[in-house]
Amino acid sequence: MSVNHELSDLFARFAAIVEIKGENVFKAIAFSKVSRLLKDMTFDIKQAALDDKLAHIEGIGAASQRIIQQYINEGRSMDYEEAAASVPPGLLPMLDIPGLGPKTIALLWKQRGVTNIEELVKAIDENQLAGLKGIGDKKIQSIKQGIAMRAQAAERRGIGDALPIAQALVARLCAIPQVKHAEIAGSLRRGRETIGDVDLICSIDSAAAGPQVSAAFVAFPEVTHINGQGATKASVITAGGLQVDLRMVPEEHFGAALLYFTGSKDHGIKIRGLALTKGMTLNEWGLYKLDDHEQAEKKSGGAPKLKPLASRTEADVYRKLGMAFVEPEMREDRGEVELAVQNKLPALIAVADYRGDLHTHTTASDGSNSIEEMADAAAKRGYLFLAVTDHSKSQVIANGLTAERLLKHAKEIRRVSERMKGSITLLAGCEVDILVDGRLDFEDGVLAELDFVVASPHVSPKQDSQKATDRLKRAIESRYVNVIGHPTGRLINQREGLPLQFDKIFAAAAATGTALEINAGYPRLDLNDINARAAIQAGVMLSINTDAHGIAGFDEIGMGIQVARRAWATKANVINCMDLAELRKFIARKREL
DNA sequence: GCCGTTTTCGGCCCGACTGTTTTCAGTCG
Repeated sequence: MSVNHELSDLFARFAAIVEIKGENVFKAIAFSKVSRLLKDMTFDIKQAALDDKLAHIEGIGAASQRIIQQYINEGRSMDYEEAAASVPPGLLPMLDIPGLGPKTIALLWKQRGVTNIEELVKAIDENQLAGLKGIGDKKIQSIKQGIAMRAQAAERRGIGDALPIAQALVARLCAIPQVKHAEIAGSLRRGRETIGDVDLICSIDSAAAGPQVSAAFVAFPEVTHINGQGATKASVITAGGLQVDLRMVPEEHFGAALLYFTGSKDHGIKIRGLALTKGMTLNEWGLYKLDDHEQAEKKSGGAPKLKPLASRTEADVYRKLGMAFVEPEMREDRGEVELAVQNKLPALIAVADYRGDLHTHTTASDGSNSIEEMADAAAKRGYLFLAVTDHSKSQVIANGLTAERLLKHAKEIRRVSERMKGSITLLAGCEVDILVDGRLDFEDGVLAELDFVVASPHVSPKQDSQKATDRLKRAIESRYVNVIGHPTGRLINQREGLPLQFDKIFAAAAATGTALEINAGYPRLDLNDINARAAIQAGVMLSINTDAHGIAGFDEIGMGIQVARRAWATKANVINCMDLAELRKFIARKREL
């Protein structure tokens, strides 16, 4: 684990300790934020500390800098250890139990001596919690249930697993008569690769329809447990253990609700803070004039009896806030709010900008469709070009091509391309294996016969950092390699991937004119959003490809584009958005090196 | 703990739902 991640975990634990001890809540919030910053950071915190740059990072103040500095120098933090010594370590995991928060945990500890989950279970079973202030029978039952659901709740689902479930629920919601329309919100809408729960927003005929829609929702056949249910929101657990939260609002508040529940939390806090500086307040019902809102009658469970300045669409709200519309994928508080205020947001790449797939397979190796079928399907999608890149000889299990078969295959690809002239251009290519030491699976003489080369690591996914970095660098330096396919080899929720030193990889790729892939196939999505953004900042071109093994695979391009959007990519950053002449120039330039 | 075109001190985003209470605290997102 990198120092960034070690420190991220340390700050997360520190925040939990502060919460349980009931110290200043803002201290806990500040440490949580530092934890998140460290987790998403694209640079090495150790290097930043050596370069004396810690003070420049927004959100990391004097106290956190001291902790980081000491941890880097001595491998420990006295501040943290002192705090940790004052709280039984077994209390921290209790925060993961749904329905159980820091206040109750502290109460259980101080009043009943509970110091870990096992003791909590025992205390419940032996009826030791009776008589605690604020803890009744129902509360005890909900804690018991929370313990049982903890393991499932803690696990984040991959976007590829959660999206179909969410889409099915949206379709069901739309079939309810009182529902006007429904949309996915939350981290799923922002395109995060894993999600903690599904957030759905629907608009209803009138506020009065809320309870009916809520009742219909919790009665869906997928629902196995109801967390809560009211006139404007409901929360359930579905068969797969996935939590789904639904908000219901009248149509005129839909945009504000969608904005609020798309998040991220940090983006929301930033723009609500911005609203305050402009004498307005923003909540899930709309953007309001602050004075009016403070005077208006306060009641829970419905829209304020007050005309909002904006609420019908997200665009309305952003406009009234004096900022440009922020695409959902950018709403992570990574500088997008500041840019939106100055109207300087990048124009993110869209599916419509995409001109062709550069990493695909056919029946020649392990694909399920022929060259013609793939070309046909690509042409029907409006693609201008398609690179056919079947596996190389080391991939025996995938029916990898020998040099001889590859060259014959290339001829066939060109023949089909000729036949389809005017509709689509095929590039005769190969996905050549990057061997353990960075050599390629074919000699230069063979690769020189091809139009396009993707080089990918398949074997040895657990190499150490130095070897893995040298391995990819060597492949990048080959004049015939145009794209490094799925550079880390990670699989979401299954495999970590190569521990690359990204700064070195990016520098080599930028210097040689080699594109790095965002593999759009789930569960690869590799490079991920964070690394892709760092690659762009280092001047690297990206290539987004489906790695389709059949015509249905082309459909996965959407998820790849979404990763690129999360990386703030514009079409100028992606070689798949070039026209054919530009792409050929991109290839030719490297061969001249 | 963090931050500053009102502030180096005094704020820090906001509301719904539950359960335990008779007006609110805790939790969640």
